[in-house]
Amino acid sequence: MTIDIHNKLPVEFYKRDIHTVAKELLGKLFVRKIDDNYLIGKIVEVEAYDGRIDEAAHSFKGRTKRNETMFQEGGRLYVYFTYGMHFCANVVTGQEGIGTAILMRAMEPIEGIEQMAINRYNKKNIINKEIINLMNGPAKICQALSITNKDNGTLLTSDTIFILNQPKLKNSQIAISKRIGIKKSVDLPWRYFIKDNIYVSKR
DNA sequence: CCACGGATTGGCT
DNA sequence: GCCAATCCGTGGA
Repeated sequence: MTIDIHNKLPVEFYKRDIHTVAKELLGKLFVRKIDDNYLIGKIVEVEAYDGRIDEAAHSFKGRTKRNETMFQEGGRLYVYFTYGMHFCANVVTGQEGIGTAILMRAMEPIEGIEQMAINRYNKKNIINKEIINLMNGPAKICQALSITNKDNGTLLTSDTIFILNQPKLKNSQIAISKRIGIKKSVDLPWRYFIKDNIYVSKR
């Protein structure tokens, strides 16, 4: 695949309302460049976290060292560590000081599948079931794409991590549900995913 | 200072 | 469906 740098989403894309950005992220291509290799996944499932009104958001209780990136201006990657072993990656949205970010929950592998397989299973030849299992969960994405706390705060307009624009999906292609795996603000319908996409984490 | 739980995952029943 | 793995920030004593 050839990467068209002019297709990279500009920082203005991220500085808008979190739910607008969340829905528009679906179908976009997330690019992770390591050395000269590209790992690319199509974003198929996301969740919005808004610390102003959302108790489940890391930013709900205000700025700390851990959630600092979430309060920065839209257009950065917020990476956090959880359960003693997993990283999860978010797209920060809105203006400086707000505390809104979008958790990327699942991607469809597009490019660099062999390297993703090595990162996830320590082998490069994998079967269909294992391809589906590469990035159908937030921590799986980070393992497949080698994203760690070192990448926290990276600008999404950088040379190594960015998102390529793609045609906007129709509303009829987008499903909405409650978020997964949280204990607070459980009823907010802030999970967005592509209907009938087999790479979504849970139906 | 210690106990607890987390925006998860994978293995086992 | 249940639960251990495994680190670290948070909250109570």
